[in-house]
Amino acid sequence: MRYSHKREAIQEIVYGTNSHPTADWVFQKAKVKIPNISLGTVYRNLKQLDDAQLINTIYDGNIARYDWNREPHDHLKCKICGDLIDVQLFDDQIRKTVKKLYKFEPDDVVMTIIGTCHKHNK
Amino acid sequence: MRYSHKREAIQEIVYGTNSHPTADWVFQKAKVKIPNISLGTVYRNLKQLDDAQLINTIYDGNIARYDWNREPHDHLKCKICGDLIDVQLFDDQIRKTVKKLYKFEPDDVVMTIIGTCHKHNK
DNA sequence: ATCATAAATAGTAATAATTCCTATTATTGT
DNA sequence: ACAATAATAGGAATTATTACTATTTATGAT
Repeated sequence: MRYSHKREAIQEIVYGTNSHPTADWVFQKAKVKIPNISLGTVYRNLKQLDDAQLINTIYDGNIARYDWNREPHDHLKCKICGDLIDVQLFDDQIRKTVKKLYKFEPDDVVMTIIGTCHKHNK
Repeated sequence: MRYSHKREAIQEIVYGTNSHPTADWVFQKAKVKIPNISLGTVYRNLKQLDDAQLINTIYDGNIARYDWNREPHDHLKCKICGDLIDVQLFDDQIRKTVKKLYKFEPDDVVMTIIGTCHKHNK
């Protein structure tokens, strides 16, 4: 993967937020620094960064979001404010269970817990 | 929700498979029985059935699939054959953990384990 | 430093999944 | 049977994403 100024900028944008941004959000941010950048470039580079394991792609419903956090982790999705919160749960037991019970070789556990986050406590 | 012949057919199709079909798959099946049914009708009815808790919508990557199984359950997604397999894991501990640790009120745990299913054992 | 090669890009067209719109049709309570 | 209105077909519109192509740019070799 050859160096590119734009890919670097895109990576910096993803690394600079905890908001699990969409491609379009990244595109809007990138345009501020590089006015003539195109959305296709953003998509292509996000894919390349994902392929290179520099970022992660997560699916929130039917829309892709990007995450700099490559440690295995899960997400809490608040149904009120839409926030996606990183959490570290214990997937190890789950991996063992599916391996034993279903003869399934797990690579990756993708877990999202939908509910109400602490901001909306009555 | 008023009775409709087409909604009934759509529900029967979803209830008649374990393949977690897409809207288009349901549409193709429905056309056999009801040649003049339209894709919009399929989408509208799948949404209504979901709203009425008669089916569940699950997201496989960025595509919606529909599931008659409304018991809380998880999915194993085989990266080789693409199969989505229903499994019953133990979400209770997870629910307790996020409640206590993150003050998050969980409604629903959506978990997909990506890996290799038993069909591809060497 | 120049140059050649191929990767990266802009801009736009194309695609895929899904939703929206409107005139017509069908269900249902009276 | 009829009126009210939900459901529908068919197609247009929208949204997210990918593909295409001529041009630009990074980079390794001269």
